[in-house]
Amino acid sequence: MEKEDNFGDWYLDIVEKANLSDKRYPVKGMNVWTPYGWKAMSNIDGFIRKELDATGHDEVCFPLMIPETEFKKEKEHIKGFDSEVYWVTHAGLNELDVKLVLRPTSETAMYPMFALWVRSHHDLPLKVYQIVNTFRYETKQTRAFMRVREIHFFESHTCHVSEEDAQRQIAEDVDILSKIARSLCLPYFLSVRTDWDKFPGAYYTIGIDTVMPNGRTLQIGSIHQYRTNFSEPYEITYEDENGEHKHVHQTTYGMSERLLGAVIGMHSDDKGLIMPPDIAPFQTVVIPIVSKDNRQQVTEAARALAAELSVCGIRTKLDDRDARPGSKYYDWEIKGVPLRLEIGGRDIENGVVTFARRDTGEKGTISLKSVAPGAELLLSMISASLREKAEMSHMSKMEEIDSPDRISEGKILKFGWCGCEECGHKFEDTYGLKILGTPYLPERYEGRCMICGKDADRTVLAARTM
RNA sequence: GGGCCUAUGGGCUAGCCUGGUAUACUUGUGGCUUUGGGAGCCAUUGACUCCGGUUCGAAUCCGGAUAGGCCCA
Repeated sequence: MEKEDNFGDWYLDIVEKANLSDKRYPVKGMNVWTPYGWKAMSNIDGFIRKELDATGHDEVCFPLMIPETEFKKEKEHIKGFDSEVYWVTHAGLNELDVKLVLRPTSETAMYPMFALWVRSHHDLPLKVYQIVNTFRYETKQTRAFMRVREIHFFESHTCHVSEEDAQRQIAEDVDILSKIARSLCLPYFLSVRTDWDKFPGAYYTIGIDTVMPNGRTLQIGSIHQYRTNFSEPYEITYEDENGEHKHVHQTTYGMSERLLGAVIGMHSDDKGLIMPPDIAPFQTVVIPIVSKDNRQQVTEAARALAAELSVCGIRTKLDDRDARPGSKYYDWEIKGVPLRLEIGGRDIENGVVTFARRDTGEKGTISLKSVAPGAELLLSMISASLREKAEMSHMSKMEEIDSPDRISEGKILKFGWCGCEECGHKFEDTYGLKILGTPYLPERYEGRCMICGKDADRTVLAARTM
């Protein structure tokens, strides 16, 4: 299966061959995380935890089920999610008086509790997050990690004394994103979603999108400014220094297993996955090359090598199966292990190990004496090279245009827009592209709306989406 | 929401029209041999989605259920 020709089929093919997820579970859109896939996801979660803990967020875990009465408190929110939630209507043989919804996201689970937790300005800011599964009844075609009905999801929720403080939180979120994306070697861009496309209940939404090699964008996360839209119906108030009671200002930040889908789609090739070293379940695989005469010597050397790498903090797999080396090479190439180390009689004689890079195929040797630093260096070179390659692919897909005649397939387009909803819908319907929003960092623009020709003071981004 | 299609070992698949012993490859298991890019030989486990109907006899024909896929709104 070839990535260039048929991205969709290629993606499904390598996800299956690398055994990241088992889609044979008999509920559509609910796949089983296999050990290998779950390790990769857990490593991504690890980066999220690290960055959030470092910025003063506390991890929590709220119940999965939300009573209908709480779920329906914020009107826009319920309108946005009504058609895609799962309901629990029975418990045992009894019909429930108050139906329960499986969280599609946790605002309505958390905010009644926030109302109890927050009393004084001393309690603010409140910054919590959780990494849990959420449920959305997707009607479009499902696809492992990219569109599923049970979603492995990260969400942070914050409460602040003022809109300014909430804005500072959003700036912090953007900064956290840049660090996580660096580990994943994943380029992205931010746009402020249009009013008709923002999160139900939000004051505004920042979409985080990345571009797949087929030129379609994939939303990998979002950041929302709620102002007091939720704190009003949920009555989350605090008493300020002057004894006045005020509503808190809130933000949320969410990302999901799509991060893994994006990483796979971005870096992998026709031979299989290429895991960025930071999230690879195994960063190196050690393959002993034994022969009849030196079996014991080589096996011991391989074991010692793997142990040394592990001690030095490199996630290492020793593949000592009784199989031919070539077949092991193919196996680990499919699974995307970034660095392969071979050790055989020849290497031992020369005091080296032979390495092969998964990303470039380059082969060489490292001295056995400094094998851990040597492997570290190669891993960081692999990260840098993946990052650079992805960045270039990303850049090459950005295009600024001034007329619909210039629309080309597989590009992220930027053009002048008057800002009205009518023009937005007209554009989407005519060209089958989605308006992603205005660039997050405001740009000075003086020109005309590409759709209606009126004066425009902003640009907008549009693309085909996955 | 409307329509179309599919369901056979772990995976992929032949057989279905024209009813009678279910095919190949792959994987798995055991053994011998082998190991610097998918080794070979021998032995072996393993399947007709479910319920009902027609029939002497159903993977095959008919009806329904379930699950999955595709197209249109």
